[in-house]
Amino acid sequence: MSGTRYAEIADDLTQQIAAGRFAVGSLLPTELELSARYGASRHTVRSALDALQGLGLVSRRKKVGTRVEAARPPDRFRQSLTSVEDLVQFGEAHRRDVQDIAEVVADRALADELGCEVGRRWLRISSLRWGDAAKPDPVGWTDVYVDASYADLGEAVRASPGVLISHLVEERYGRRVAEIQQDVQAATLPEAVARALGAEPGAPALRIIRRYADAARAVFEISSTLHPAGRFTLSSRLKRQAG
Amino acid sequence: MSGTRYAEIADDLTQQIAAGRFAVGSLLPTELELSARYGASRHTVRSALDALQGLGLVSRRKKVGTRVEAARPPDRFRQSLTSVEDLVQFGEAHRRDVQDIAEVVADRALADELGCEVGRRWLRISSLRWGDAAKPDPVGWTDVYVDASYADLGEAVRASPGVLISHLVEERYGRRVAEIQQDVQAATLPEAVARALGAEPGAPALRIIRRYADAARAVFEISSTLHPAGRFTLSSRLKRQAG
DNA sequence: CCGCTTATTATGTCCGGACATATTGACGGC
DNA sequence: GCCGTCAATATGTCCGGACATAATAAGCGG
Repeated sequence: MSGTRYAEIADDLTQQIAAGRFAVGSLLPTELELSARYGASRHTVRSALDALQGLGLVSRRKKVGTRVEAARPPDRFRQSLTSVEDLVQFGEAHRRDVQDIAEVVADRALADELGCEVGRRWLRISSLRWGDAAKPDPVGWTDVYVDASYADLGEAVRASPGVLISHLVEERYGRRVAEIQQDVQAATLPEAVARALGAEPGAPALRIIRRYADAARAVFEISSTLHPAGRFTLSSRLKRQAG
Repeated sequence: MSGTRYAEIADDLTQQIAAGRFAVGSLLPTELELSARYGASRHTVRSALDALQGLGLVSRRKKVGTRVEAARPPDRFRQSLTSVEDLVQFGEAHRRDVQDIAEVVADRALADELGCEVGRRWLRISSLRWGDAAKPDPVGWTDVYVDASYADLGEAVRASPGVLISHLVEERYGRRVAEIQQDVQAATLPEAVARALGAEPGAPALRIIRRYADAARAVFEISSTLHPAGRFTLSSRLKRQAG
């Protein structure tokens, strides 16, 4: 049970919505009504509704009121498209061909890209990823960054081209992936990567950054993958959560 | 730029932090000092700091103060999409600015892009999408294709810039989204789109194709969005599904 | 100098008020 | 019945005040 009034009100409303007390698509009582009902100031009610809005449960418009948009908070566990297990299958289907293993220190640009502190030390493992054997060109280039103290990981990675690096980290260092934050952006291919991929320097590419975190939310691996345009599609399926 | 005091203060602080006026790791002036400095109430200053905290620029602790954690926001238009409901909020946050409404017949190229039959008739609604009003450039360009028989949808779309088109389709024609198939690829900006976006023709872009299907899996809407590099990040979170 | 206690400080919670803004509904006129 | 105008309504912005809480700094004693 939360200690603040607004969190208690938010929890109560969340439970009532989940229980169907307020149907999806319907309006909640107004702020003033909730204020009277809970014996709290309008300010406190607004803080509670801010929280519900942040959870995606409600939307709010002037004069209209606060509308229920979902019966439950988005269930992050329910991404039907891409999950950790999907990534395992991707790893098995796209063979890794290690090109370089080096210890690097994050300068400003790398820190920006990875979302880490300048000066952070990483072991970087650079690989080509191959897709269909019938295709002459690799599907992408991946730089994986793990803690510099995992210095002996390199040989294991070379020896297991079909196994996710995070899986190897788990086996050797006991860090288990609980969650991966994935960011997708448009980018261009740097010259060295383009050359390795048989593509033009500066050509358009999909950049996928993935941060691998354990159950304590500590990030222990970051990967940055570039797929040249035309060689890869990231597919996913979004489902409606409430009836 | 922005119409509200707290957004102006937040923008000003964001710029000062980015300019190095407050170093990463250092403390901002206290809420009371900022209140005096900007001639605003502490409440308004707190709203501004809430926004900075939401951007990941600052952290705040009692007695300690407000500490700068990053010099620049992560890509501002980071979008977390795991469900249809997330798309609803995206639609509300990114105003649509309709540029063109036309009836089109899919030639080979369009059929390939949309995954439909050559010759299929569509009503195409072309729009700019805007993010933060403080930014001079739109975040992306969207072409939405709906059945050509929905000819009167156009005016409703123009009149409701914050509402998803699929929601308008549901209201008017009773087709309800059950699932969205999303494909993400690297692409380049065609000349006309680049011009409208204030970008270079041929510049790298993220292309997101979404197919909106009802409960019977019938696709009733397809959208194709282009986001120029540097203006948008598509985020998602992958969870482990099994124990 | 070090450790402990207490006062001070900066953010967090919560109250209340007033006005602005967007939207809907009611009403009147044609 | 339809359209236009205006009033009412519900959220959004912003002011101010008071007290709570967490954390640091200051002061004192050994």
